[in-house]
Amino acid sequence: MPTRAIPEATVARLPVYLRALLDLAEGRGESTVSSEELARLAGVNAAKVRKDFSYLGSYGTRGVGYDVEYLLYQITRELGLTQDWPVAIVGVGNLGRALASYKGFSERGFRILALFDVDESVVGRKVAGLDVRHLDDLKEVVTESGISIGIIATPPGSAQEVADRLVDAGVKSILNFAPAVVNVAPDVTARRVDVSIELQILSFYQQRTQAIAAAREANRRLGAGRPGR
Amino acid sequence: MPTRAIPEATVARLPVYLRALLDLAEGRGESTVSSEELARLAGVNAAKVRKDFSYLGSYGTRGVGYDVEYLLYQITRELGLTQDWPVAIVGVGNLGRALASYKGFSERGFRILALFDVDESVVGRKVAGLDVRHLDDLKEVVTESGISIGIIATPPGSAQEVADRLVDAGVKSILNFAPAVVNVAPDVTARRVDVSIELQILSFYQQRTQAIAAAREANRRLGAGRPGR
DNA sequence: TTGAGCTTGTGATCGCGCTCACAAAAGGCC
DNA sequence: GGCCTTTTGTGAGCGCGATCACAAGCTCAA
Repeated sequence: MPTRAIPEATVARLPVYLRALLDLAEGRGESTVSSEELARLAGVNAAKVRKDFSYLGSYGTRGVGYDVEYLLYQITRELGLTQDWPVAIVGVGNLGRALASYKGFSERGFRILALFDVDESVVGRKVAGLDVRHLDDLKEVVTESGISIGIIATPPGSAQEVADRLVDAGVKSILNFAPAVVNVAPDVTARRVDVSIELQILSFYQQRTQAIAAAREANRRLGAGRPGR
Repeated sequence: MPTRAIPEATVARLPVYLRALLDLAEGRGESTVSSEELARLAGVNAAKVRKDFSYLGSYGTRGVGYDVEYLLYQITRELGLTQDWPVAIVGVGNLGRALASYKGFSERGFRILALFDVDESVVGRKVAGLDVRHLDDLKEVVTESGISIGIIATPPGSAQEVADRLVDAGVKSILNFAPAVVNVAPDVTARRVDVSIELQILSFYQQRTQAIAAAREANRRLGAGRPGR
């Protein structure tokens, strides 16, 4: 089967190119774009852009560049965004509510169709125009709404159980916002978005540069104290 | 200068180990943990755990494992989490508010000290116990509060300008939630959290498995129609 | 039609990160 | 004390991803 394999790293960049191309398409009359310009807009280098596109096929014209509309269509198709995806959010706390009312999803074809929680004080309420259902109804609702993507926005302690229930209900794609590791079967794709981890990574690099600056300062003072420079 | 270089990939996993170790430390009396068990908790394999820790130093005991408390301290120190980090959030929309009231930050030593926006209808209001300041006050507030980490939670169109202002104010670490690429000077670390991109990546893999299933189905039907199997 | 000027597409190379496999070391048991 | 079990620490090998550099191919002008 000739499903030419697209490297993971490339897949992760396609949405970035997609956004840059959408900006270009509505921004100006220019109907073609060079790898150089697209690279600048996407924050990568031109060689990477060309190599990435070469995995999709030969969609450019030498000496000219890439046709914006055509490339847009190809990336959209490759990412599976020609169809809408039905999404469920589990956990209607602060974060769950913010996600449920985020406009950006529907613009990109992700339809939030169902919200779940276990807290009796929110089950039955309306949030962002949707009835909050009890987690026990998950399988039923997922099946009848054909939901294919599940978002976990629960406290960390419940994340694994929710993931298990989503998988049991047939969901094959999970986006996990809970600060916890969730293990899923190999035929399920789970990705993690963890804000605290991102901050801790920033902390590492910030601390390192501060430590280097402090060492240099200490060095300078030592050097100044030494006679004869 | 013997700042032994810790690979980026390892740095990104340290927070995951940290969380697993915190769970272990409060969960049970066992004061030691093997790379095998920690690997399971962190969702990676044991060899990677050991190699990662080897960059920090030789903190384990052969035949026994790693001392949980000691390892916790070493990772905390390495990540620069022995101190608190003052954080500012720019953009007090849905997401900005959810982030401002997220408890997980303070638990991990990230103190949200200031909120900024340009919308006159929120500037001056209190959100999560903090006065929302005007973006024009950014430099002043950042300087006097010693803020070192900036979070961008604005619409995409403003992201680059906000990033520029943060950098101008002296911020060296930026976490960008806006669906836009921001370019910063090489001495500034900028990381991106983009929910739509994550969903689009999920879409790619989901679509691919669906396409494969469809192809197999079509194949099956063709095969059934062919005489003699 | 030919040549100049761009820009793509891609083989080649390099480096990083992951995995493997095993020697080294520690503890416990007889 | 010596042997057996367990688990770490790490050298070696490998594969993926990034970058480089250039031939191929397109447009335009004369």
